[in-house]
Amino acid sequence: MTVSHHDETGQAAADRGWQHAGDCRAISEVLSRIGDKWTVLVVELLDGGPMRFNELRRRIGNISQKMLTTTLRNLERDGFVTRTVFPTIPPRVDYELTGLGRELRVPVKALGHWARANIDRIQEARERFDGTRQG
Amino acid sequence: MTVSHHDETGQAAADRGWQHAGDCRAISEVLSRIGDKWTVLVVELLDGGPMRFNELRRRIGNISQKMLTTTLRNLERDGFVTRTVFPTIPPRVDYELTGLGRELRVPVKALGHWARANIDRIQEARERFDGTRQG
DNA sequence: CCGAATCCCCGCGGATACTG
DNA sequence: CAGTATCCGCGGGGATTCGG
Repeated sequence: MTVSHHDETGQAAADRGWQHAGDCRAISEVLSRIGDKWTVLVVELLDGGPMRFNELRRRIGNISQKMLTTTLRNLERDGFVTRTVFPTIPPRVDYELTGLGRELRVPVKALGHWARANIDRIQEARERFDGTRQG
Repeated sequence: MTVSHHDETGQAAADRGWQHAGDCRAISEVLSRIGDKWTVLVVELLDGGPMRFNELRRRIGNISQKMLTTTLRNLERDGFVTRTVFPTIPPRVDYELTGLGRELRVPVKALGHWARANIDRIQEARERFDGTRQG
């Protein structure tokens, strides 16, 4: 985890309605965990059912083996996917979403829906900003 | 935006229930936008009402001026906060959440709540993983 | 087929110094 | 007080090579 903010005193906390330090930490942690380049995409793909390594790779299309391996290891470590090895030749490895992984999709997709619903407003704000700044 | 995945053909899309490419893009975009180190923390702080630059700085405690400026500029550009300059001496600048900014907090906090509710399960999974891997 | 190991680039974010 | 400019380290992530 990268984000580390001060352990504040009860005094400082009382200063101005600031109870939710824990909320911020929780938000930052999950964000720093799934906010990387590939995690969400992999999770959404695995929602369709178990999938092999190279199938995932093909469907994503432009991911390196290294990053797919890393992404899957982290997801496995956190209990979001399971990794099943079939000791055949050539080997076969299936990845599948766990219950926890499927539950994670709910708030993540909610964020996505909000984004789709509001992308226009954001885009307008950007054009206003870029226009008035050096137009 | 960093994430750019393949423009897939309708054929590939039909292959296996894969309609939500747009969802993935939206999710990735918002995640890459607010998934940085400080954005969410600043937004949560501003929820308490308008705040001056150095007050934000103090309350966060360990952020550099550069990153606070950058974070606020990006938030302003996307229409999440307003920047109000009082041409006094010394100068005074207030930052305040817009309606859009306040709406953003809803799905973000939902994600945070999910994280708080499930951090134990994640922690257990991590210990299992780390334990069985080189215990 | 699945991955580990290595090398390398680049952008985020911190430290510091300077302006209006 | 608020902000810009510059320098720099670190880690994410890509390309390539090698192993089981």
